[in-house]
Amino acid sequence: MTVDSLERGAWRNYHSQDLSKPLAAALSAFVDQGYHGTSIRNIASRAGLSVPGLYHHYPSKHALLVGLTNAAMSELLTHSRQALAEAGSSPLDRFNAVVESLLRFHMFRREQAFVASTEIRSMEQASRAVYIAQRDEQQQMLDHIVLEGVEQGVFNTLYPADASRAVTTMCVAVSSWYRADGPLSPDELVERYLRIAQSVVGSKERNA
Amino acid sequence: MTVDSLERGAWRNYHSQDLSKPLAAALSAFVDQGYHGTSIRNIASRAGLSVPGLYHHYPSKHALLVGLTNAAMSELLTHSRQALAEAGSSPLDRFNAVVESLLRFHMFRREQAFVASTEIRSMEQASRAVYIAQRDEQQQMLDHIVLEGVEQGVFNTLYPADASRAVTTMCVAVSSWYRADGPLSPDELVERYLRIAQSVVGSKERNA
Amino acid sequence: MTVDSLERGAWRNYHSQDLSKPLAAALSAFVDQGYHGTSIRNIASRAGLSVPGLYHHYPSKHALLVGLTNAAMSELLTHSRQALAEAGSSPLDRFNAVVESLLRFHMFRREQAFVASTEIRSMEQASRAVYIAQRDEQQQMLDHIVLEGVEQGVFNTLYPADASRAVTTMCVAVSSWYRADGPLSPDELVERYLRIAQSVVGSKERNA
Amino acid sequence: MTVDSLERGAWRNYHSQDLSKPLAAALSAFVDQGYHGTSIRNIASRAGLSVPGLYHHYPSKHALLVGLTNAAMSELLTHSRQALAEAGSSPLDRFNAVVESLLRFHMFRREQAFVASTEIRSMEQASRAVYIAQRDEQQQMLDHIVLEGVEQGVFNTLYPADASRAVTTMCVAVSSWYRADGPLSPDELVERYLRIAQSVVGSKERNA
DNA sequence: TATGAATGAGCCTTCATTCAT
DNA sequence: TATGAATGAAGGCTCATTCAT
Repeated sequence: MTVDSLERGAWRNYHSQDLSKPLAAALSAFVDQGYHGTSIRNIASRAGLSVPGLYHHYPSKHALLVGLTNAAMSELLTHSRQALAEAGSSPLDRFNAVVESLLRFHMFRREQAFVASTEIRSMEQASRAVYIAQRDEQQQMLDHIVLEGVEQGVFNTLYPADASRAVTTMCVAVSSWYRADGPLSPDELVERYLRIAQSVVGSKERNA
Repeated sequence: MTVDSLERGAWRNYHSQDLSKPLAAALSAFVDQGYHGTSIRNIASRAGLSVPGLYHHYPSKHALLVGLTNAAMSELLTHSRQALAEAGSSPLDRFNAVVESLLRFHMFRREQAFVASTEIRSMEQASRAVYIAQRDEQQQMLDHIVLEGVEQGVFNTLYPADASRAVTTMCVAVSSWYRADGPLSPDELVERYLRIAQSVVGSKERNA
Repeated sequence: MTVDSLERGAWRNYHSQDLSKPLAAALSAFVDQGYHGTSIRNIASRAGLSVPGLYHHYPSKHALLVGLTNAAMSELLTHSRQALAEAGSSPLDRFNAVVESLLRFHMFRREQAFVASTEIRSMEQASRAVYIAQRDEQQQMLDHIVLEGVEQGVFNTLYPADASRAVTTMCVAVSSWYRADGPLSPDELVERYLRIAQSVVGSKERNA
Repeated sequence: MTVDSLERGAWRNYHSQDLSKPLAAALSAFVDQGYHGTSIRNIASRAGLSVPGLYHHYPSKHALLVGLTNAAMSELLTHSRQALAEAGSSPLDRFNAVVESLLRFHMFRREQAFVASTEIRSMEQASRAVYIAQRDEQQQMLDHIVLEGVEQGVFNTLYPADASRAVTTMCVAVSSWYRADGPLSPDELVERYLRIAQSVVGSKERNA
């Protein structure tokens, strides 16, 4: 899981779900019915377990939600940090790296991303705080780069914070409509959205 | 409620909530806890009613959700149509009108907008279909204008549909972070986001 | 309603229901769904009244049940007493009179008879006592005649009480299967069942 | 449960109730208060269970009613078929066998019989259909025998179907008044009612 | 581990009834 | 009389969770 152990460009790949059976079951249930709309029995049945069998692995329904969102946010941050580490030093390169990372995460982990953002309110204080901190770290990563770009004169926008947030929300929203079996391949989507994101921050150059 | 009866620019105004007590109670409860996380007892208590008292006005919890989302979407569409009706004939004017309408709705009706988009999955087939149809109509309103702009050469983007969706999702996301008591006045936000939206579709001119 | 006011043979006739709207509504509802299975709202709606409108006429759901059973039992006893008063003095004539009265009541007032016998347990102590007393009076009317017949040697049975009860239950059961639009006219049914009843008590003569 | 496995005359015995705790609780509650007058909480408490404990065994209140009536009707039919199988070939022997079986069932299973016949209207279509089919089979068993007897000249009645139904209803009614601790032993009641039943069908011979 | 059985608390909804208008 | 609005209590049922086996 550490950054160094990964080969170059690995942050672009999301191997096909390594979730445990209970987590995978909870994920699909939460997507379909929401946290409060899902019963522990439903999760157990999706996981092919008895109810006490499920409790053997996770101590509560809440723990499943936390497990899910933690795994998702760690993955996002790990990938984003690696993308940044491997990017060139110019603000545009760094901007592209983070935006692409955001986009790929919300395409390949759309369900986790959706559940995490939808069910923050269902999380207990402590876990919610952790989640929000991670989300903010991700946002600030982009904020800094945009500011940098504006200072260096390669980006041009009067309101860098607003532009940065607009870019983020656009990327996050991808998880609400993107389908792997739809007309757009991941690479195509990345190309189109990078262009759009660059225009939002008023990038002088426009290439991915 | 008809378009003609409203004075010029009325679509910019959202009078302070005219929701019935039960609807207002349901709204705040759903925002805080989600549809499935909210009990009918909680709604009744927020509304200052007994449980059967609440049922006297609305036949079910689901009816409250439907009442809420229907009211919201009707309001959005009414305002958007009026904005369009009063706008100039140029694609930019029309684009600005619809985007501003979207923004104001998601600032002034942020809770309804949030609940509607979050709880689609909690709605029964029939009501969900109605909601989705209204949402699609709103999206297509913008799609057509962007296409028009590109054809007339006043917008410049290779992927008009993607750009249009990116703009919409940006505006919709406003409901997830905007606060009336925050640093940005509605007019300021409109100005900034119009600029951003125009850059997304590659508008040659850039004034609101 | 007094016996004397009726013309000869009037006990054979049951004029078409003189129930008040609320009572008629309660009757059909109780037949369909039982007392506890019927809501006061359902009765009001069948009666074409609002709920408080219904309460204006009857103070409670229970009062409707009592009104129904009282009316039924009074009618049965009145008719049976008149039948007896008009009958000849021989045990067979008297037996025939009471049995025919029972049969006609359970054909023409089958719903009331059904509800009364089905919902005794749903009645409060006091009303139940009244009902049971009336039912017992009716049973004893027949018991005495059968005993009399046995003593006079015109009936022949070792167990007069059992025979009498068997006859009564047979007649009562008519209310559970007889249909006015079925293949048997009231007169036909009376003829057939009188024959059967006479055989149960071992009557020497066998004519109606 | 198969006919062959039982020793001769076993159809006369009804071992003391083998109902599960929930079923026994439901039975006594339905007898006392009727189906709709009985709450699931009341059944649970009679069964010495918590409400969810009860639901662990039966999925609904309705399932308890169905379980009860199915068990009763199966028992009745099994016993009646065996009685018939062991009876002599003469119509009178066969008539006596079925009537005695009916009588014993309605004495020893009076509560089930009572609930089944009282709560047909509380059963859902499907279960009701099953019940009615079983009830009809039992009735037809007797109808055929009576017809046979009339054809062979050992019974004498102008209306065999009416006589058969009268006999059945008499026997069924036993469940509404018979008490195990009353003055009549089962054998005595059987003897008396067989005599009565035979007189209803005009049997020439009169011994059990 | 896995399971059958259990439960206190709570769910949405409906009950019979009342009362101001 | 009739109605709209209201309510305490109770309805059937399901919840997350536990525990003996």
